[in-house]
Amino acid sequence: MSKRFYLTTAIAYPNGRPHMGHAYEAIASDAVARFKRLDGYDVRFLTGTDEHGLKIAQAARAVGVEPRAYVDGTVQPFIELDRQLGISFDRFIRTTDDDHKALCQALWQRMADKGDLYLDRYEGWYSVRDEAYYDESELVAAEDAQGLPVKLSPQGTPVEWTVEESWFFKLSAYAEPLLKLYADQPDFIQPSSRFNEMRAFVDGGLKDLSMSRTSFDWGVPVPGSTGHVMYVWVDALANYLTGAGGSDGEWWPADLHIIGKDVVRFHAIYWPAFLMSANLPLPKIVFGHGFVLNRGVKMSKSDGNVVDPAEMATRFGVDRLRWFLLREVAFGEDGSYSDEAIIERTNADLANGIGNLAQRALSMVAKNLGGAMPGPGPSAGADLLAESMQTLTEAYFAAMNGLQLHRALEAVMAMVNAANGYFADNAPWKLAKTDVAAMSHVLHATLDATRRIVLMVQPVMPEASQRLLDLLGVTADARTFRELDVIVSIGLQLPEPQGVFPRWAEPA
RNA sequence: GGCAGCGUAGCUCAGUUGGUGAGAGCGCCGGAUUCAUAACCCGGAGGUCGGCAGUUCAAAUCUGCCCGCUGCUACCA
Repeated sequence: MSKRFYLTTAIAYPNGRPHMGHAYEAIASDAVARFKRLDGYDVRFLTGTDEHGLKIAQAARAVGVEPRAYVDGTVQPFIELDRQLGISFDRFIRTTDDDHKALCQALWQRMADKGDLYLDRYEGWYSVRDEAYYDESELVAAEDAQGLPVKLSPQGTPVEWTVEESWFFKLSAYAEPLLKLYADQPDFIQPSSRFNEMRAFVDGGLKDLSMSRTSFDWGVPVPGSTGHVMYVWVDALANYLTGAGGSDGEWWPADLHIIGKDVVRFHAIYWPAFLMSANLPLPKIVFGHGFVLNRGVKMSKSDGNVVDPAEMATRFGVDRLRWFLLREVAFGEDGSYSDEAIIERTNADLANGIGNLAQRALSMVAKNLGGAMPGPGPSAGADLLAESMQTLTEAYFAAMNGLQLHRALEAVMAMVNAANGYFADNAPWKLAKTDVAAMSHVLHATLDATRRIVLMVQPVMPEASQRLLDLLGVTADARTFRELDVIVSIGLQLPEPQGVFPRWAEPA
């Protein structure tokens, strides 16, 4: 029985082009997926798009096409971005997929069978122009032509108190079970700051949830209830089940849902409540990551600071971008990016750090040993280096398993520093003139440390890692974490060394 | 308004249950070196640990108040 790991990203809403937030979430999730695969897990990695809902319908109507045709077009840039970024998803799910529709209806039926769904009236402030309900708190006060106070939607459109028939879910009945879940499983919601917020929210009592709409039809039809389509979040959250192979799918429950901090409530409250209602197992962990901001400022089209992640990846390179986002931003916290920050960070870590370490040792092997991989032997500080590598490797695994991605990379950089220090202390370039055997021992130890470092960096920089491992003589079948202690064959002819991480020089 | 959290070197941040002289990375300065991608290695510069007042033999670490910031939530309307 092999170890299994099922993780998901949130599904993106394709009513525009993908932005940096999508890239960030995809990259972080991909790093986790790749880490688990290298660690011997059988991994299922799901990502995709959330294609139903009013906004999509409106956007489609605005350009005069059917919703399905509209999303068939807008989904493409999301898939292309994932491909460009090297996202190793096993399935790109679209909520318009046939199996998903069937799954949603089956899930709905299970909740109905449980007696948790009932028909009632939904009342609220409705904007005809927006075709949307707004919460009281979202309304803004204004004055009409006569100077009388009126309420407007956040978009400034008129709203009126409206009553509509709707299916409701007995969310209120799940406050206690949810609190028990939180108490029993404190790491269900991460980071912990989000956990506290959700517990406080549930602690304050839960209202039943409107689960269907009759004002538009771009959604999954409610079984046996003509005119009703499911509330988009039912449809959206259920994608995780569809991607698992269905309600009884072999991959359910999910081990990890990676989502943005803005949708934590849906995943930490509604979703487990739905699943409890349907008598299905709950996901293990919901992780709400932060936002990456352009120079610390939220992107907006009006400010003209919207950055196209595809363009960014093309300019800097996928691996450089991936490294920056996962190393610089504390996973779970908000972060900031800029050209300067990306260049500085990657020059320091990749060019000066990992790349230079590999290059300085490899070039000595090429020049002094004819490119033949040297074998181990005694050298000053070798034990200390080995000890550091061991300790830091443990720190790396602990951090990765704890979703502290930035901490894991911090540990990796500490390994680079340790290896560079060891190398400098032993000055193999001097030994080359006095004691070639001693020199080769130093080169072996350095290259082996580099090999370990690159193995651990694979989840973050899959492409560059492969090239580096090629240069280090690590065969394709010796690149998982099980081979962490397997040294390269002594005497193996290494390829001509070449820089993998060139230093970024800003064009004048 | 309530709840929670934050405010530590130029920048990003670590700092278990209060106790050796307050730390890391980046940036900066100096030294050393030349294998390497002007990279690496060593050393240094030093910040009232947001402010004030307390508790204590002793507080960045506890208490109260104040200032600033963030998240969640509520309400006035």
